[in-house]
Amino acid sequence: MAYSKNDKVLKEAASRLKSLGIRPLSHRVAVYGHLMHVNNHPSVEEIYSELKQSIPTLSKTTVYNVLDHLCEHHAVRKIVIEGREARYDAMTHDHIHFKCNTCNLIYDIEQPKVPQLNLPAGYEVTTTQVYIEGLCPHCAKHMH
Amino acid sequence: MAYSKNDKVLKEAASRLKSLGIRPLSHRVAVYGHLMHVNNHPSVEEIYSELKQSIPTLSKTTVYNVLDHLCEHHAVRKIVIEGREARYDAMTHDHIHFKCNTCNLIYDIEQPKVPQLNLPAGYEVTTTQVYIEGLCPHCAKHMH
DNA sequence: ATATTTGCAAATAATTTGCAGTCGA
DNA sequence: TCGACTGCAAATTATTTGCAAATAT
Repeated sequence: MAYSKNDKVLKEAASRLKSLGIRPLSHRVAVYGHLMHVNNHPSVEEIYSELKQSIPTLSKTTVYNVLDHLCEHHAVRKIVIEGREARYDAMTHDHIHFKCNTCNLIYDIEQPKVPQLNLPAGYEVTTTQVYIEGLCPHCAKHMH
Repeated sequence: MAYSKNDKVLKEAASRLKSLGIRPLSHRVAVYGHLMHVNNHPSVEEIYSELKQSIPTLSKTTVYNVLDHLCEHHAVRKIVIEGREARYDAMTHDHIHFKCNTCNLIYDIEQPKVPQLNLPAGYEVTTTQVYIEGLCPHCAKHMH
């Protein structure tokens, strides 16, 4: 999971950051590239200990700083549905989050799409998040 | 906001707890009654300092214990969309949460209803939460 | 040159835990 | 009586802050 400097992922990450108007500093590129690359929803701790291996000087404060910055500029999304620690998601597109109450994994659901809801007059919607809890197919199967 | 022992709210709370199979101990009734009564989404701290006035022996640990218990038995819902502190909601019915990014208030939206989503085969849904961010009518008006 | 970013250590804040005493059936 | 509940104090955990050094343009 350690990337070489020339990794495609990092180049792609840098270029996306640029197009979002975010200066592609090395730590930002590393964090953002990591989020783009993994499919789970890592916590600060997970991001930190993963990247620490390839960037030994990295501090956790910097991970917090970078994530805050990326959040403010809408490059990543913070999801804090439950539990104590925030999780982060490279916001490539809207999708539903599903948490299995048995295995505790969080799944990304691409279909159906996050619905467009008609709020009462006057409300202006920026983002819509849908969070579903239940039983995932794998755990449901094991119930029998 | 301090209730007398014979308050309707407390009787109603006790009876709802019973029907949910939860023993209506006094602290539970107090916390649950409070959540049913207020329309905002109080944090542990807010619940604690509010109830402390009428129940001077109350400890914050107990508020945590009671809320955990009520959550497990689906009498209340924990919402931790962002920020560090969890907020709690008496789960009388499903509704959408809307957070205004300007005034930071969280609104309950009753209409439209939380949609029923058809997940891929095998997923079993227990609860669906919808969280929308944007601009509330009041703040939108002040933008001009 | 100047504003931004980094990273350590310390501070803060929310929550959890250990445990002894109390309460309810 | 027995298991569930309470509440204090201490521990833990995630996050924030202060500040000095390093970096980017």
